[in-house]
Amino acid sequence: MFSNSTKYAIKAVLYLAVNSSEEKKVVVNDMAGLINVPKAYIAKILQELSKKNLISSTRGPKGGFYLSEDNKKAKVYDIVIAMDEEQRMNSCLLSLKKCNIDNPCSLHHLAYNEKEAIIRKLNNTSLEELVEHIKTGKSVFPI
Amino acid sequence: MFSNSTKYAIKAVLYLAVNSSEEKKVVVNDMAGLINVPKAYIAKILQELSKKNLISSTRGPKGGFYLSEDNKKAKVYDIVIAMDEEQRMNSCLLSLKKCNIDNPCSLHHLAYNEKEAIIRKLNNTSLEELVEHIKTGKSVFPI
DNA sequence: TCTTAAATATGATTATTATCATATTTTATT
DNA sequence: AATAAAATATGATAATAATCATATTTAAGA
Repeated sequence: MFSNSTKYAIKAVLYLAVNSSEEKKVVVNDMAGLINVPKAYIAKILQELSKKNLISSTRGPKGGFYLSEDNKKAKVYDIVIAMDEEQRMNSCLLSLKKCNIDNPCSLHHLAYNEKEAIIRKLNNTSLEELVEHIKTGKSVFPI
Repeated sequence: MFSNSTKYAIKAVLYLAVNSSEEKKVVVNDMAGLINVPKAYIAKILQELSKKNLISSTRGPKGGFYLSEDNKKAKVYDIVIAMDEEQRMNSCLLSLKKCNIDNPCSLHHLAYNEKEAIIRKLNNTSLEELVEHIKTGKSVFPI
């Protein structure tokens, strides 16, 4: 459903959400191993997220990546969109240009409501909330 | 959600379901234009589907592709699986090896039920039924 | 101010997916 | 039997996604 880049981005951001703060930055060299993603690859993704202000960073010694309080309020869907998955998530299962309830493709009624529901939930759930779930044992940090 | 190959396969099979029979075969040269998929590409996909007995064919003059009555009873999900999308459909959103309700990844509860519902419907809907929907105007043939 | 540890920018390589091309085999028709 | 029209088998090319590598910039601390 998601590309590797998007999965890695979500994992990385979640890792930061759980383990970082402005006082406790995380260095890409450490993170790669901890979330089990190739170092050079995750580095590139982190830079992308940073440029889009979804994560925070400072350079130089004692630098690293972290989530500001503001960053933690972002929704999961913000990360998905940042990684350019809007099309994949939102488009018709059979790539009909204008697929909607008035002009539904043959698979529309098999998936539309469910896909909408997923998007709605991704868009209603903040990183903070996911952290809460992890901390209370309702879900597991994905390695 | 689906790869291009899978989308094309579904479109092609649907086209045959609506427009072909053992007495009325369709030739790849015609079909390509009719469903708006590159000829050489759809040819390859049809051969794949044929080898897996999801569509029928005969060679030589007056030959072509068609769906037997049996072929028409296949489920949409059979086509999806034939195109090797099992992984993409069934795997965890974050690629957790063992993601389930007892060990749920952080996005599990945001998508699991919906994804299951889609798979269930794809697996409960036959090509015949989709044809019926098209013929009664409940859905539109996807070009 | 020099050194060093970090992110950033940029681009190269590899793998996968999508697309194209063509020689071979089968079969109906003449 | 010969011809021609179809699928089949196979492989080549192109585009995109995934992965790797490295030079540059920034900032802390000696």
